[in-house]
Amino acid sequence: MGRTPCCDKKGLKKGPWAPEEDEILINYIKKNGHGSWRSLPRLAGLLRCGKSCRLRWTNYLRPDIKRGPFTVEEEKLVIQLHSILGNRWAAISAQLPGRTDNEIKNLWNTYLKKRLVWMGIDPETHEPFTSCGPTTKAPASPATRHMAQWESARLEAEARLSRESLLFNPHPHGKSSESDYFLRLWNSEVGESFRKLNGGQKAGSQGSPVSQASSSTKCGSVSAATMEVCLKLSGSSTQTSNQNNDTKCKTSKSCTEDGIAGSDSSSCSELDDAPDTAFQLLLDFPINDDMSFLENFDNYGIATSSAMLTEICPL
DNA sequence: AATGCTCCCAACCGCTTCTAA
DNA sequence: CTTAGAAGCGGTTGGGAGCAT
Repeated sequence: MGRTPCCDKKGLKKGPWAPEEDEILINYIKKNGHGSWRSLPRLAGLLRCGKSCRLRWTNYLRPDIKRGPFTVEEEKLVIQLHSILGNRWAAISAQLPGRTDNEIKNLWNTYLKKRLVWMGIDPETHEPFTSCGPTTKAPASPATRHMAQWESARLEAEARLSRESLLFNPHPHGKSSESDYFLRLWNSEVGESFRKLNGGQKAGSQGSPVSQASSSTKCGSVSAATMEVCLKLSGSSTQTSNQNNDTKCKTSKSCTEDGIAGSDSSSCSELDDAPDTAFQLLLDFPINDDMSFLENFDNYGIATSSAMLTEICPL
């Protein structure tokens, strides 16, 4: 099989794209679609490899890309999704319309990760650092036990929904991300009906994408409850009642207004008083074994969820 | 003004996954 | 079933901008 020598050809340009190149690429794709990326540069008259063209298009030139700083809501969502999906940036970006995986990856590596560390939370596990070090974990935390519950529920859901799953369009390239699939499934009417079907059961045993993640890559500690809240949020444009919600906060340098501290920001003294536990609550909501609190959120109303999220995570 | 340092982000690299023959 | 080609993905890097000294 081996790697194809896509960019090894001599005479192909590398490095930053010139505006003229962008224009050529945009015009070509507008006219013809990208078709085969490999043949695109030749057909469009670009001295680039197909891979480079694809990257440039998907990460920068695509018209539906939302430029500009991430909102607080988006940042929250990234953190939540990362706790579930790990470094699966494509799956995460699928939940943030207009954001690319590269952008989210950069945000995580340059800002969010540091912020979590700063708050005493291990960005890998999304659990608080312990005195024994960041990697020390309790052998069987409540969260872990919940994961097992979710996993069994997921298997049940998979069997139940296997037929309905065909309703979803396969991934363009057939490379359907499993997690993405579950996220979509969970957000769909199918997921809705599944939740209703299991309404009589303990909320904690409902199928959730979180369990899928646990089975695939890493076992995040985020609860299904918070996942649910965030997924609902992601599906709406509901604004939370954060006082400075409009404040765009991308880099640590611009985060002083709403009290979000950055890695190199020493001016966020307000956050010194901010309860880290509140943030932790967001990341690991069901601390006890009983998830019956979920039942309080009939239909998981957006307003309720937003209020709840704001309350537990006043970022 | 010059220099060094840090941060950000666009782009690249190489591996994995999927499809079609 | 096997294999080659193509695309997607995540990790990493390098250069530029901004800030501090």
